[in-house]
Amino acid sequence: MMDQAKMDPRAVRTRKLIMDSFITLSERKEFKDITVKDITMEAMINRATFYRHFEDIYDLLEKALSEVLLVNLDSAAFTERELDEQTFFQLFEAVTNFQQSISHRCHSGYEETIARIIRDQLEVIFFKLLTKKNPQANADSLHLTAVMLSWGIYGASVEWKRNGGLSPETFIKGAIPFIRFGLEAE
Amino acid sequence: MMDQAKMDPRAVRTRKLIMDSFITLSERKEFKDITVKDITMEAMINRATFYRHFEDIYDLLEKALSEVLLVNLDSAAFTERELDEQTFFQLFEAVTNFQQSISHRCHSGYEETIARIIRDQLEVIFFKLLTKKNPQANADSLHLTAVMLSWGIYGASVEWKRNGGLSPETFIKGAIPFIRFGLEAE
DNA sequence: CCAAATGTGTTGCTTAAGCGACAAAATCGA
DNA sequence: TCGATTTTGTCGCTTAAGCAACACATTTGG
Repeated sequence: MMDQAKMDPRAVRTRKLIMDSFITLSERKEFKDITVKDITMEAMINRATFYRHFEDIYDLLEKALSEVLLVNLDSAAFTERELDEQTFFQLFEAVTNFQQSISHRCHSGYEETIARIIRDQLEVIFFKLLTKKNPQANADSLHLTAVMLSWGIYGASVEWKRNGGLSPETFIKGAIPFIRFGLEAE
Repeated sequence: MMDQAKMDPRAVRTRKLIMDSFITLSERKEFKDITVKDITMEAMINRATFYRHFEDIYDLLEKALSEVLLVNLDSAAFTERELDEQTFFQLFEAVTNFQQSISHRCHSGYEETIARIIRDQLEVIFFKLLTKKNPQANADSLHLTAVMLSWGIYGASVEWKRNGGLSPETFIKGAIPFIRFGLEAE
């Protein structure tokens, strides 16, 4: 991201303080019990400052989780790749890793928010890869494809969580040929 | 210290950033090679901000070392005690610990600064303890006594560094009776 | 049930920190 | 040695963060 490029260093610092404090707190107690005051006290910043950076705690939840997911997904690295079998493997693995990492902290009741975050990030990546693969194709149809792929991958991760045992690799392996066949055909 | 009481939290934060960065840097390179820029970059603050907190790097050296020494001396704890044998032991040990801890980082050429810092801190502690022991005594003479004791303890630590082997306890043990005898006599 | 306590989001004003530019000093390298 | 960097310390101006107070929900526990 060129997010923090040309951002005021104070803002960068404060934002990080808030994010980190939130992550720390969410290891101790679950989301619904965390107040803005808790966060600002942990971060040792003023409560008013919190609202300069985030709409409210839900906004923070969203952005904090996005950031964590972003690290797992390492979007930049993925968009350098091709839309091949390897990439599917690793995207799926990144998602399951992420789900694992936040399943410790208790965000019960916010599954839908989390799901949307995951899908949003996946969608961006898929769209970039699709555009690279089919530069001349219609953007809207690529977008729609990306949306469907992101929902698909996410759905697979839900299914994976339900079936305890399998490793992410072996689990997703079954579906990949089908997906790719569809992709190749287009 | 009531230092950071009623201080602006931003200033507290920034001050700590600078101090920590300086400590970090002084583990990597020696004092004379550390520039203000190095510190402010490490601390990710603006160079101008440095000068809001410190006169110059020498001022920082002084205050940073004072702080480190303060932790070793734990002034508050010592001033709760009596001016007895135990206290002399432990003050001497604190000083030698401090000398050890900064001997890794290379502050060559600043021994005199460091020495003064140590003596200043010792002097404050001795003065408090002396005042507690002799509440009715003349303040000036207590001050002078504190000065002499602080120089004495520091001198002893220099001597101790020269003679490699002995433990601080056994080393100082020889002198304590004499010091105490003088104190008791007064 | 309702009062007291706690949490939310916003505001106007104050202040610490960021920025760029500057002259002057120190350091370096050829 | 001398010119070129680099470092130092300072300046005026801009902006992010602190603060206290506010009205308005929400808990909470007696």
